[in-house]
Amino acid sequence: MTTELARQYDPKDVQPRWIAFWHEGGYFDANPNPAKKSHTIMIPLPNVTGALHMGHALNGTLQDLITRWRRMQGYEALWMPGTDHAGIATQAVVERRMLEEEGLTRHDIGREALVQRIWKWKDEYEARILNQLKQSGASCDWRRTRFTLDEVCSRAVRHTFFKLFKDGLIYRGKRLVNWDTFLQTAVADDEVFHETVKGHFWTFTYPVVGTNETIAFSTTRPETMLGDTAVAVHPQDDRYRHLVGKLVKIPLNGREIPIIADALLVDRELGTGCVKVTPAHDPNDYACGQRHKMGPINILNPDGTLNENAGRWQGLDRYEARQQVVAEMEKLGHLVKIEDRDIEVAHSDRSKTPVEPYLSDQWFVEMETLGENAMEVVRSGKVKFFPPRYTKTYLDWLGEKRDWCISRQLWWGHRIPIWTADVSVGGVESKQEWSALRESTEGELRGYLTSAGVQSEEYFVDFPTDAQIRCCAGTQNAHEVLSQLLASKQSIKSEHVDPTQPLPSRVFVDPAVAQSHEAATRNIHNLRQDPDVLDTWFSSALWPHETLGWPDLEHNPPLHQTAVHQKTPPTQADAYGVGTDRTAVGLGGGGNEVLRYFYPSSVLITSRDIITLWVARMVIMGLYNMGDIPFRHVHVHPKILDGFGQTMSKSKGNGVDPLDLFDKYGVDAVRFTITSFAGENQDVRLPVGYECPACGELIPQTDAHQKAKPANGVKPRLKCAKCKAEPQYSSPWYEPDPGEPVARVVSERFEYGRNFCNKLWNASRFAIMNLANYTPGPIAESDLMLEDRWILSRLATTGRSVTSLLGEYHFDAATRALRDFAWNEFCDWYIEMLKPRLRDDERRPAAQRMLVGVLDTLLRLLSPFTPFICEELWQRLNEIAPERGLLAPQPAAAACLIASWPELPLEWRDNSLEARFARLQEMIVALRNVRAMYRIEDRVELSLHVRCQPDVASQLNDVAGQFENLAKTVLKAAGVDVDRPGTSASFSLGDADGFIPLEGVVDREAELSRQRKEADKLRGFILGNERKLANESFVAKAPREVVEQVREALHGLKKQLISVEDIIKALGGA
RNA sequence: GGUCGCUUAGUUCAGUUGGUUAGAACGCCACGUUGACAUCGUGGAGGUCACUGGUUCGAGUCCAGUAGCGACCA
Repeated sequence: MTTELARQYDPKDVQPRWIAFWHEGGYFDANPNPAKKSHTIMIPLPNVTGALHMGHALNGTLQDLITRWRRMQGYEALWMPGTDHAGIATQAVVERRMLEEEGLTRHDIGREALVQRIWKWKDEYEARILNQLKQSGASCDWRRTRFTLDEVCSRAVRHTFFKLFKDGLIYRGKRLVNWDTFLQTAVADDEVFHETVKGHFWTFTYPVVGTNETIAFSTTRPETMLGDTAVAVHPQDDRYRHLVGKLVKIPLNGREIPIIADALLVDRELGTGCVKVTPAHDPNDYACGQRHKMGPINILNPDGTLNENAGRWQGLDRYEARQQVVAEMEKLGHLVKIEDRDIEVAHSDRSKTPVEPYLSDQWFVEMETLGENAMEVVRSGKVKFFPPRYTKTYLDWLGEKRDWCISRQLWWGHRIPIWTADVSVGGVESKQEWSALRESTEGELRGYLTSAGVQSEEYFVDFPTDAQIRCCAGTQNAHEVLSQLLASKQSIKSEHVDPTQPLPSRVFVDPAVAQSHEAATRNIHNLRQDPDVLDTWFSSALWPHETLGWPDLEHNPPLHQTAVHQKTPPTQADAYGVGTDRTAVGLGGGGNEVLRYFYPSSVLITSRDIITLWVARMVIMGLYNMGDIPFRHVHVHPKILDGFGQTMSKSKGNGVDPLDLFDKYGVDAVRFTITSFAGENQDVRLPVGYECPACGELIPQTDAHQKAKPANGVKPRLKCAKCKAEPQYSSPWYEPDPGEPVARVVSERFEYGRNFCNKLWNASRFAIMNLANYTPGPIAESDLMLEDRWILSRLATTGRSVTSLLGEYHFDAATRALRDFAWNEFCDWYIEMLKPRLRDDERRPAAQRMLVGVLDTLLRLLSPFTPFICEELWQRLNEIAPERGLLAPQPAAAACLIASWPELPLEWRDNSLEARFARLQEMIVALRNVRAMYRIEDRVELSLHVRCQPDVASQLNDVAGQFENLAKTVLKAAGVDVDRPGTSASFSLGDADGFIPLEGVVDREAELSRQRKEADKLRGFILGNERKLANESFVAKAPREVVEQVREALHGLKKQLISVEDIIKALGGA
């Protein structure tokens, strides 16, 4: 006998129990299983930079929903969890904190120490993130959790880089970066802020070679004239058309450069309509240089002084040089004018100094073929976007085929596995000599690596220049041997190297190495590993296959051994040797079944801002490494904004913490609510408020709250309208005082989900209270009452529609369908109609079986949405009704999350029965309406007389009891001959007129006005339809069935109007 | 600058292939608490579907333009 349920649903009581139960049961684990189809979702790996926010909560909820749904449908459903190292963001956050708290920069502590600190940060946040996910009920296979810098992922990254390098798809090239001359590092675009500074706008002229003409242009950075490679005019500009193709001379250094026509760079309305082009020092000019095949001239040193290309200004700081250059141009008579101007200057967020566009060497992946392949699989529909409009974003971006810059000047990330050394020795001059030197160098390096146990397939050697040899390591083994070579060289550097010795003998004379490998290293010196790391997206691009163990095709990926209790023994994880790369050998028997079984994944669920950065790159790398797409579907869900349409963030103070919401409303409530947001729309507004710490009242957040800063040492406060408390609140602008109660940010919207859960809880509570002495058994056709057939019809419709809506990722509609069914149909009508039967000994058994059967199905349908409450209720039902079902009982599944997804018979659907039921509902509503209108208390019983056709009358008599039950009304008479009793309230439906005798209660005037209003409404409808039919074009051109529909509607409306007019007459109205 | 979207009730959003005078939730108003649920029930009020044109027998829905907002890419 089960205990009675609490009067209210208490999520905090329920959640921890089922989290533990699911984990211990191993229900989230997925293993290759030939008897089932696989379903795979790869989590869009959250950054370890910070904790999860609302966007993650929505993203995770949808993935969990789909995973749980597919699991119930019988798929072997894998949801792969993991986190991303997020290079720049994580390093920046750790560096910033270190600077704030200890006053240290990364240069103070060095590379190793910084990386150590970041690992510590990562461990902390990874644990926090995974815990947040677990709290949300995420049914990930936690044994498979990956991190982009772990051994498995690192190996995939190395292997991929190596493969691309060997295939000639990776090259070294120049690229303009934001250069911080103070810290001497490149900074990412998002680490740059713009500030307006007072500057000048200089106009100069250049003389046109071979003419008396000059051409005028303006600039804010005159020193860059030293790096000009052209001046550009608009091709349609008549002022300059005759000059295009001629040369101008830069007066400062006498260099002659061409006048070119470029419609993209030049705005002829602006200034003189002519611009100088400095490809090395301006992004637009750089693009122009590329278009016109001009090599850039770099005039800057990394520290912001001018280099040898600046001629006599070499060595000057750029600002000093600027003044001198202007003075020189003025002296030469080429300065036209100087204007004062406010200029937007990009500053580095890190040093607060102006950044310079700076040309630097970077690694690129060539996108021509890779991009084309990735476009093709989307064009052909192998990969599909939901909603489809995002296809265009993807194709447009890939269509640009811009090469992918994959190097980053950071310390946190996958180090680029390239070693370079110089091979130059004095006196080598001829091509033949270089070639011979290269050959012997290569031979020696190969010999060294071979003797150290590195196979030739594990590395790749090439010569970027005559004087350099480069080696790309494809395996951990090659990586280690090269590192040792590097280390051995360094360790003996000071002791054994004599810089006066000729080069060949200067290197690698460590006795230990020298003995066996002296020859091998003779020609190689200044060996260094590339200092840069790879773009974070390079490793996340491999996520869908690296997490499954690629490139190891012989062993399943290793599992974490932390899982408490496993359903099935771990696969061959233990045989996996960390640090040993295995080359792809093709998918054969045995081998990496996990990869073979779960790849490609089924759907990627993500947000739109990374369609280009991430989605496109996963397709590229999946095709390149696996020869197959990484996922079949891409679902792009909306983004959550605050009440003012702004993206939520901690720095704006409008971010809502999912854990706060879980705490306040319960996990299921939050899940259900955010799921109801997720349709095909691209944004959802979520107005937020502060929760008064004193009374719990919600204080809506205003713009002023978001922006309020402490003034005169006084921190801003809220004012609670209810309890008059004035609490401090969560804000980016101040830290609340210690001990002060703080108003946290929440959102009232989530009451939607909370109320729903409570409703479901109480409906189940009612059911369980009424299941005493329940006996399982088939429900006979003859036992099915109108309401039973109706609820089965509605249930079948709802279930099928939820299934198809989920298949199209219409989560909002699916949520609505379930809520409407559960609340408006199951609770409001079905349970109410069942109550008399549950009190009746004879009719109770069938009613109980129906009730528990419908509830069982409903719980299964809701389980992916609100897993905790469903599991709790399922287990309660298992105690009292372990065998149940529609229409024949079966043993219930041991847990709701693995119960089968309902596939409901089409035959249950019955439109004509639903129509009959709707008429009953209308009558009940009309009766309640009359009762409300005349303020008649429930305990006063009403009588009802219905004038209608005999078939309707007979149907009404069949359900007469429900008038009593639902409207406290006795059906006194029904039939064609029913007359309107004396003083009565009335209503008129399509095929029935109802009269309710109200002796002494009826207010004639009120009733008249009510009926007149009804008549007016009907006349409006009638007029609209008559107009349509009077329109010859409509009758002639509209489809026949539409015209027929209108005729029928008109007929019905007219009949109804006649009834109403009769009533009005009877009341003495005109 | 280019691309994609959005604009419907006080608020947040639905609205399938164009077809009665447009729906839901929350909020609001009135009434209601001895048995599933006040996180509730019953009833009600509330909209010139951003604007201007066009296509059509018929437009919230299709097309063009305008305004405002958002995102991504430059």
